[in-house]
Amino acid sequence: MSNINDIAKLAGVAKSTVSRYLNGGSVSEKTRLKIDAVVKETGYQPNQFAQSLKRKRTNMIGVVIPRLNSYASNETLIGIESVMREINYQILIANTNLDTKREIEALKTFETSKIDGIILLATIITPELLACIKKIKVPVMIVGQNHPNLYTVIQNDYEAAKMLGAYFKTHQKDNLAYIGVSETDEAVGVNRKHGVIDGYEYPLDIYETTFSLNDAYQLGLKVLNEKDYNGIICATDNIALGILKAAHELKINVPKTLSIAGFGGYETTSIVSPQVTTMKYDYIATGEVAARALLKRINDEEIPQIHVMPFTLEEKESVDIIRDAT
Amino acid sequence: MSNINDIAKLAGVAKSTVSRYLNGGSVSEKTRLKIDAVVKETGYQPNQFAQSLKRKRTNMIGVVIPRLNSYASNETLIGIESVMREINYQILIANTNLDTKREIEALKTFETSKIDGIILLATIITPELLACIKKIKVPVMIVGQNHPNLYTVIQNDYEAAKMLGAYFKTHQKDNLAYIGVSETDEAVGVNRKHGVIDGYEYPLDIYETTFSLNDAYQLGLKVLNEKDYNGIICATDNIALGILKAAHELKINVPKTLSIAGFGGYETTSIVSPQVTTMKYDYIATGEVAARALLKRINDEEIPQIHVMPFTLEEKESVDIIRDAT
DNA sequence: CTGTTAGCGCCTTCAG
DNA sequence: CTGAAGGCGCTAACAG
Repeated sequence: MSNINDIAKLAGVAKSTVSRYLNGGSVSEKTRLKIDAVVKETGYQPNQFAQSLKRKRTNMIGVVIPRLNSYASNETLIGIESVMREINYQILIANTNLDTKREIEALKTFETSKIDGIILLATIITPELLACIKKIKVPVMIVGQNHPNLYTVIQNDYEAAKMLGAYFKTHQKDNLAYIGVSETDEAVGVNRKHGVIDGYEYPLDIYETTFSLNDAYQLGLKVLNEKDYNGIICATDNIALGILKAAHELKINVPKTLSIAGFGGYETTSIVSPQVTTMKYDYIATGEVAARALLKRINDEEIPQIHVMPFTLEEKESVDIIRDAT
Repeated sequence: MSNINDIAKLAGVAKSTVSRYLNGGSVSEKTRLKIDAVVKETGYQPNQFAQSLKRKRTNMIGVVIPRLNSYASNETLIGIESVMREINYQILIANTNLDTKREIEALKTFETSKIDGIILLATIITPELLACIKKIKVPVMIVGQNHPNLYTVIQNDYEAAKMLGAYFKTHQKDNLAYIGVSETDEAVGVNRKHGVIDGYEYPLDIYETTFSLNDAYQLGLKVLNEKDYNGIICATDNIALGILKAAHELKINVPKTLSIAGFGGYETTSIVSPQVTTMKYDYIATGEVAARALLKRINDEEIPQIHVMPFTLEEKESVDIIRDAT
């Protein structure tokens, strides 16, 4: 664990010269080579904390994640990581386990860690969260939810949903149900529902459940027993899987008698079946976009307040891709 | 962004007194209250980098992960996170994307970040990796692979596999195949295979594939076309899913005519079907154990060199749990 | 191009 | 119990 002084002495120069050598300042060829040799010999690495202390820049960002075992979160994280790796940024992670309090805690902890920026994979933007984000001096990017006062990267939920609604209409599904989630979730609960309604245009039945596959399954058993739908659009792939499971149990032929669709493009959906149509979001790209936007904000560059990501429709007929689930 | 000096001045004391206040040194009731007030007012938070610079301790650990979108990795990470959160440790993450070079890079980066310890979710322990681990001064815990010269937390692969082999024998599967992976992977490639062989005791056919669901699927189509097995044990749940998919395609009744088993306890397995028997590992607990062990090593406490995690057999008949896949 | 000199914000002796 | 002084390892003026 040698420090800059050791190197300076061994190379017979002043430590400021070593510092310049390290940071691309002007150093003569001779001394450069001398220092080169010493650095290689000792395997010297500058102490990041001393650096950060001076520079007021840590080359670290924090990512706060609602659930570590979520497909969307994972993919987003992969995108973030790939961008950050290129420029030698480190990533700190905080898992909130869907707990709003922990979300705020995490933000504060990150602030005291003096990281350069934060990416928050959002679920619900509570007033407290908003206040906290405003209060801390660190730039924050929000992923997955929109808000007028924040910088965000979001999925085009409304348009995607509208397209899906229109798709079901085109395919003569004249008896449609939509299974959504609570409106406290702006993106998933509100935008997707309204999109489907507007795209489908005809009246349709609307149910509400949670993000849990099991809850969706229970609801599916009940609903499918009572009514003969020929199409069900679900707010998430996870819900779609629950409904699919219920349909199987009730010996309903999917997709022949009943078409099921979801949102997300989860791997599971395509493994389980080519039976579920899905609005596929590119979460990796989402992460990349968020990361690059954050970097710009860290460098005080202007960025648009909202980034809207594109989507693709993965029809049930065309799905025969198999991807890994490990 | 006030510093210790500001606080000291505002409270009318010396900064060393504030330091003591922060670190639980002896401070009189009077001055304690004074400082308390100022700290609350200013929202002062000590600068972690200045602290780390002095203390030679960063309260951060690094986790290097082969794949961010892997069930096992995610769960392990959750376990690690939960332990570290309790004691206010921060987690740095490096994703290697299964690239051995990046694994070593990550280790070095972590070292220069002066983190307190590293948890490495291992795939293959190459000589270079081993050399690197030995070289860096930071304590490293290896998860998932064993090695005589390292501190490890591993699954009981051999015994689990042996039990699974015995289980198939007991259930009169007299025509068994084992589909494994390359022996370069000690845990999955070697131990599971030998366990199955030893547990089953009778001769059985052995095939090799990769971790890819698609590869397993292709192999499944070929193998199941050629031979009539009534049992197939797969080295991972992912492979089992590929085989299951092939079996479905060939209209083979699972589990009636063909029993399929895997390892891991992936969520997908239980969603897809109650058809696949699986040796379930508790990855969250694994992460917790690794985290606690690392903390002990950071504090120079003695720990056993190997931690072996328990496993449970999840039989196809008893599986009716539904878990979430989001 | 190079060396000297101050800090960055904190902790830690050491006197008092 | 408290304050003064020195230093952790590095960077950034400033002279030379």
